Amino acid sequence: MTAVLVIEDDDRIRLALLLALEEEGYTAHGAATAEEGLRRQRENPADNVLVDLMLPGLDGFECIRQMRRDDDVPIVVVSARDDTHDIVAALEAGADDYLVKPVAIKELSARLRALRRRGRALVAPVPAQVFGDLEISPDAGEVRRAGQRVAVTRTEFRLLCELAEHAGRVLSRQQLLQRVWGYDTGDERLVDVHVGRLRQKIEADPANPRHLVTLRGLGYKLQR
Amino acid sequence: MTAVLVIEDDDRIRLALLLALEEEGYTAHGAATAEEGLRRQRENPADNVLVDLMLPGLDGFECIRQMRRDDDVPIVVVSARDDTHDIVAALEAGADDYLVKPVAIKELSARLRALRRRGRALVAPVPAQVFGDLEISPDAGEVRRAGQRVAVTRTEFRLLCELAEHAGRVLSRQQLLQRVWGYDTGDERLVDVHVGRLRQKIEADPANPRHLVTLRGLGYKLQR
DNA sequence: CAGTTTCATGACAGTTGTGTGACAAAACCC
DNA sequence: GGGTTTTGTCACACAACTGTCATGAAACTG
Repeated sequence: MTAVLVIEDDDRIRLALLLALEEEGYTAHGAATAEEGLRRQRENPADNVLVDLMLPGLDGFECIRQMRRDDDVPIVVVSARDDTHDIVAALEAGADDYLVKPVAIKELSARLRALRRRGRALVAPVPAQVFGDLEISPDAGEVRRAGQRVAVTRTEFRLLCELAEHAGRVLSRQQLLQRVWGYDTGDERLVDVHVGRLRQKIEADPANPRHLVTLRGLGYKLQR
Repeated sequence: MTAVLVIEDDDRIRLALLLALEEEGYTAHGAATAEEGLRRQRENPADNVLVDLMLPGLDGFECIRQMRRDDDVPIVVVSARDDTHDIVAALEAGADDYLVKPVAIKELSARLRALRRRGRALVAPVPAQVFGDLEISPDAGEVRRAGQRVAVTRTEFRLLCELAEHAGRVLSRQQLLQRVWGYDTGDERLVDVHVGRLRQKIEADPANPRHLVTLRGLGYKLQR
């Protein structure tokens, strides 16, 4: 069952969307403010999020940015404004699609389906991975070395998870920038720096890494 | 550099899109028919595909379906018709987004970026190739001889992969220069040097190579 | 068998790739 | 709002790699 969270302050529109979505076979929940939406999504993550741009308090753009910080859920903007500037800004903020009200429920449903189809390839359920004395639990957000909990930052964690998900496989700096940072383009040295910092934390001897190894000219990989 | 393929039969619109995309920093190519588009994408895959729905011959829907059979590239429909039924059908066929003409180039660019951010799955894993006691796994960026890991440089690795990909067939120095170095012209001796270095690493007796053999006057080949 | 072409290899200098510490801006947390 | 953590940029140093060249060996050719 696919769960959708609708963040929209107008009660009538929110209820109409919720009803229509349930009609289409989704489980739908609503939130009237960005803050409530963020909290709900943190506590009980939905598979898709619909968000209005005009919200009281925290606006839609900010809501998207904050949610994107630690959630990769597909976000669709549903706004009354059909304005290129808004569309671009929303997508820049991290939204995946932008629909103009009033929305045809069939179209919305088809777009949600398209987003999930594309998203699925990425999301590989990884319960917990073990690399020798290194242990990574993506769900718990924890990294352990020799049973001891290691504090890593969010970026380091995402980088590590990305490498772990494709364990044994080389990932180029470009691929990592794309998948961890979402950059299309950017300074590849950024990856080096974060790999370096990660090594300080997870390798017994950071100068001679056993797990997070460099393949000169190719990229990095995580091995057992 | 991000490459975009535009499949659109109207010359004026196609050219306008191509120009606008290049202005935005993309490399853009055009195709006037679905058939030409499919061929181009097969031979020289772009990172994004834009397709019109009204095409002579094979229509856009069919074009999308066929492309989806063996390509996961993000596909965006650019159509004159703003009709829920068309939108749903296009997304069902495998498109990832649907824009109504006339499109704002900034919006198009932002949507392409959002699609790429969502990311493509890594290409399917390539199984390791085995040549007797020699083992090459492109994914892991590793070469093994008799189970033992051998350190090879990037150029050597590419050269080896290229030879492995056409195992048993002779590749001329020109072909290797072209495929490994991307040189159209250059000193063929360069290949000799790298083949020599590679032999030192992967052959039990480098003076009498068993796998990476010379075919005098023709080139080199990799055999089992 | 002498001459010619083709190939292997060692040395070397210039280039490139990577690790790292310092630093400033941004985000975060009371 | 002030202090702390995290993030991204930069510059430098060092190690690894690349391409060129010279030399000699090996394989063809007539």
